Amino acid sequence: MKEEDRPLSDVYFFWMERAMKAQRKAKSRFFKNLGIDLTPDQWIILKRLSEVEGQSQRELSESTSKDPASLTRSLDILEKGKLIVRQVADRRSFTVKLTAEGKKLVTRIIPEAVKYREMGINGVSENELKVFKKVLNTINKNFSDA
Amino acid sequence: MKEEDRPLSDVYFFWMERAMKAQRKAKSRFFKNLGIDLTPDQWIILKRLSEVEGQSQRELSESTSKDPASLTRSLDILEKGKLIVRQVADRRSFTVKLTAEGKKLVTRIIPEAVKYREMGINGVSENELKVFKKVLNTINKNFSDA
DNA sequence: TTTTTATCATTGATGTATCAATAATTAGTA
DNA sequence: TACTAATTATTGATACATCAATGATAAAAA
Repeated sequence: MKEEDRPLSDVYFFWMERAMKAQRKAKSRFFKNLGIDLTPDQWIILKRLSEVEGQSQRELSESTSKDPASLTRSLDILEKGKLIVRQVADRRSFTVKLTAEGKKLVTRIIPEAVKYREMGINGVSENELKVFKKVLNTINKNFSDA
Repeated sequence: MKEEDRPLSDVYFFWMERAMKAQRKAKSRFFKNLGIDLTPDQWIILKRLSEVEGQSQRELSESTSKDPASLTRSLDILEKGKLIVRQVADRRSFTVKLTAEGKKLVTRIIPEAVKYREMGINGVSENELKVFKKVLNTINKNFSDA
């Protein structure tokens, strides 16, 4: 890779930005069409909670790549919607769990989410996906160390 | 690709999400370290304006993949900072241009941005980058058509 | 055990994303 | 030409991202 200036349209950041936006937008519509009042970010949180029950907010923040501040606000919304609960762990931290209602919702969404995910990578080969993952991980590491 | 549920950590959305966040965070710090009061999103706009002088907000919105509403607000900030100007085109649209100060800033940033961009893909081969781009474009198209 | 340090969650401030609605104006049609 | 339809930019509402600062508490060190 030679170092030179490139137009926006030639820069990998921008390809990522564009794909992410298309993805998020489609996912929003997708939930709306299902009649589910949930944002893509809220879904990430619920999904993670369904994988590991009972995490502290800090753990949840790390495993979802969400800032603690953001997470606090999203959890407020989900708690108001009775999809999650915060249980006191020690006197400065909480354990977050799905409610029965939250679990039911996740169960309902998962098969749809799977179809949706497949749709996104339609036309991408197994090997390309592998390279894709590798590059994303490299980028992530390069910038995390920075 | 078989259709099955996967943990968050195994899903390509999430890899993208994580890499994007690391990238944006690093870029923020990068501007801060240079003593430049600019967000990554504002930089995208300035960069694009430096490539094509005099675009309507609609054109700029498309070429930067930014929602018109978002763009309006970002331009307000950039205009207040005297980095861009809005010139009346017809009676409902504007032509957006960099000011002299804006141009100077872009010129100053570009070489740094190039280095920074290279840093992000350090360790990624030319071919991997090509696959990366292809996959991102596929994802983008799959979701845009949705 | 007392003091210092680190951690956890929250809040405030600012910027961006998205959707919906609006005002003004231009373009297309009857 | 008069009318309808489409376009442009804006604003409002809600949610998320990020940084900085805070209060409370737990953990580590003296």
